Amino acid sequence: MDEISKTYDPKKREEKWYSYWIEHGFFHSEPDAREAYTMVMPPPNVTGVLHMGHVLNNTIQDVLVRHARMQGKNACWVPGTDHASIATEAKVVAMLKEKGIAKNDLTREEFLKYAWDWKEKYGGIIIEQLKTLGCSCDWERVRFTMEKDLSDAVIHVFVDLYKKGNIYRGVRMVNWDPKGLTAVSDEEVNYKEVDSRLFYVRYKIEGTEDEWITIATTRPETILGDTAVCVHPDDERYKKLVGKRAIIPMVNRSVPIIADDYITMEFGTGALKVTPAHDINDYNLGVKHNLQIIDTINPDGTMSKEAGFYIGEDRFVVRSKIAKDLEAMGNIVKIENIKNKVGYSERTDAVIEPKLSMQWFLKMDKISKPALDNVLNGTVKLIPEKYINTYRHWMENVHDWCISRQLWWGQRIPAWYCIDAPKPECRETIVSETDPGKCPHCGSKNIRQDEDVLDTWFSSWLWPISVFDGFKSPGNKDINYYYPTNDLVTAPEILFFWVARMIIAGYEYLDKQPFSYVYLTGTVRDKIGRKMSKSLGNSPDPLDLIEKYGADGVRVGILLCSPAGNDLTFDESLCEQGRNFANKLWNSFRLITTWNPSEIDANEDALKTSAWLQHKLNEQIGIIEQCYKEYRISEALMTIYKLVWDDFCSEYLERIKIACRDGFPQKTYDDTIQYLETLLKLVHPFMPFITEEIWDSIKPRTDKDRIIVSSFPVAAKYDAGLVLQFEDIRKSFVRNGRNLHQQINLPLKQKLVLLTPDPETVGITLSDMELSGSIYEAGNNNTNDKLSFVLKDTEFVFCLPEGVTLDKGQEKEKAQKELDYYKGFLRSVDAKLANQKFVGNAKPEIIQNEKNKKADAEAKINALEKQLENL
RNA sequence: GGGAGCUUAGCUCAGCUGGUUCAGAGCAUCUGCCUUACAAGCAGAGGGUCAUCGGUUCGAACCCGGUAGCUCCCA
Repeated sequence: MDEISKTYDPKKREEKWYSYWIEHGFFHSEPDAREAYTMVMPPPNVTGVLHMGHVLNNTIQDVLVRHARMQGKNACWVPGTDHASIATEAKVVAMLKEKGIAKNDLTREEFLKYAWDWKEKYGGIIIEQLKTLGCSCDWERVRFTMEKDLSDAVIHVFVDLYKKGNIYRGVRMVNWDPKGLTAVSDEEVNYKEVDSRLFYVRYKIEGTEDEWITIATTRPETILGDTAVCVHPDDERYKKLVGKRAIIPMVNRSVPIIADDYITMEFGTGALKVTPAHDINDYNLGVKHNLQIIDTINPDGTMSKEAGFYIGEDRFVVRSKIAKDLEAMGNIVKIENIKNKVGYSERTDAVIEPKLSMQWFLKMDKISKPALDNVLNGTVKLIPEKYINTYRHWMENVHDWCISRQLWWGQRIPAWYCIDAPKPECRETIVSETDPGKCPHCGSKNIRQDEDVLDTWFSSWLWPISVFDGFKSPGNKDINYYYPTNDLVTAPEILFFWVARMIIAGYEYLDKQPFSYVYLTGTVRDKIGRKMSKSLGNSPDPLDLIEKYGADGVRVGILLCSPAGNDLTFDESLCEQGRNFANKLWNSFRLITTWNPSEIDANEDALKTSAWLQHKLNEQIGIIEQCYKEYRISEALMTIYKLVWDDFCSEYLERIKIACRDGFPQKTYDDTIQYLETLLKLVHPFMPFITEEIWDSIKPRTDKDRIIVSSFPVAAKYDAGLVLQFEDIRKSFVRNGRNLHQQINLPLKQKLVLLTPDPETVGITLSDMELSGSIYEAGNNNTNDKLSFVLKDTEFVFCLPEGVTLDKGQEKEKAQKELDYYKGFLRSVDAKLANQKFVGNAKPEIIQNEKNKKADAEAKINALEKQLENL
């Protein structure tokens, strides 16, 4: 075998194996007789680049897929991207602006051409980056939410839901993004606490000379649209004013003073200015009290003609101006600094302007029912379960979904309006999957399609169905085989945007859940707890990390700290730990390659050590299986990590090295290779590259004999007693022996001589003796100072090498301390057993357990007392 | 304002149905080692009133209630 380097170098090997897997079609899936394991990737935005959140999310998915593939399932992981209307349109607009082109100068078609060009050029970046991470997606199945088939599905569903009466058009207060010039959904608004000024403004009571009512507002620019003043009906201060009218300053409009128990008497002055066009609560009051609605703000956030003043000026500029002007007029009573919450657009970060506009809505009450029921009854399981509460709360209070966006990049709403409308029925909206060409009522060709496009989530909620063409060709081979999918791995932030809606669509269209398990990952945060984000600049570039530590190292790094649903504090040192682990694995293999086995018999030591590892592996595989079942991925990883490092490397290999020093038996060699292969398989889902590399280096392999498709180890029966015997006796013997050396400051190379018992009689082997720094010579009756330790009920007595003496007082003290501990332990056990209430109430196993403890402690005390006597 | 969750070692977290003198892991720290696979390593060690107060119980990190702090969701 060629010289193998001392440290593992991932770079070239990762590229090599990734192309190898692709070339040999290991990631590709076609329906067959095997059980399917399916997962759809949460499609990243086409505008996105790989960040730590993607690394976490996709590593978990890859672990699950690779594990399933090794279990012999037909694993299919469908990748893809999402067209991200607002984000992409914003990018394209910005790009055009740099070229000196304004969006409004282009036709819709021209703009879309630029957008598609942009998508072709940049839209695949993130998907390519996932390859360096080792993701075993089926790249022949990559989909895009705006490609033809998927868009057709969106249009089909829209028309279908419209015909079912679930989609309607109406004027509603929406969250308007004045920068993006579109409505955004409630979920896309981020509320932030900001410093604001609360203006106290007095309005004159109509028909009086000097009687006033003072309102408090953070948004004085909306005063121009006020159409009422509202107070609480129980508020003694204002009772006499209810029913009178107040004069809005500047515009000098007379508005009613109304009473409603919606008002919080304690806030501000207890009197609220009501602006139905620009505040959702005011709007509701307006509807209830039948108030006039005056829209004073343009879509771009400037004041409209209806405002009467400051026309065309920005709302924030006007806020300061009007305050000054009101002050000059003597209407400002005072100004306070307060903190309040303001909504910002998730996409453009503009302050959201509540605005009345004509939008399309999906009725959610009925359609969402099965999606709630099937999460509550466990058909769809959320991991961790704590999210069920959040989910239920949202689903029980679900609002109708505003699905229209005032953008061009997206699926255009398939609705047409007859412009001339000579007949009354021509005013009906024409909703159709194909362009109707003319008005069905009057035959006029002068019809116009709705300008808006559909919310991106209205595409992605169909994703688990549409990627298998479940709408285009219902009942096709793929959809029948792969749907319902198994697991979905995503972030809790989009539980409602996306997960809930996919479940809704799944039940609406296939009457089945889209997936059985939803694994919700945490948010990746930096050391001081901030969410890692590009804008904060606190996120390392995953590609740099991969370059530095290898994809295997980064995968381990991110998973080491990521229990399901909990946020994780990421630190680069975790990747270092991952890299070190890869190196450890690499070196264990390197050691094995130095062995030259021959047909000799294995000695007792080698046989025993081998048997122990065999059983230990079976025990641990059982634990790992359980971790997978419960989606405790980081725990599975840690179990494997310790199994490799502590049990295989530190215990097994170290002992075998000693046991086989004088010749390497073929059997021991074969056993070792078999253990290594088992471990490599266990590690493979987490570290696909290095495991395939070592697997390949062990012996010549065919193209079918690759670890990626090897069979995942299955737990076999094991002898728990045998495992325990190793830990309690052999391991403890070594540890105690080493401790003795440390106590008397004796280097391990200087041997202690074991006098009693004969090690063979208690299962202590040659390697134990060596590792503990001791030797045994039958019949040695050396009279040097002695010292000892007790394991279970056996005292091991050693004598010191020539010229080394012992501090007996210290030894006695130590033994006495241990004895006191066990005596105390025994007392507490005895007290328990003497307690009638305990004996009466506790389960029999627990009582038996206490009795065992008692026996163990008594044996130990006996041995310790003997030890003290000898001293 | 309404709801959910969290608080265990310096850090990140386990601790599932209360039952070993039960407080655990990894990392970090400290001490000693270049021992022929690995210093990206080996061998050891220290470190915690389980946020806090009270209750239930033979027995509480675990169950119940109050308090404080943090996080998230909804409005």
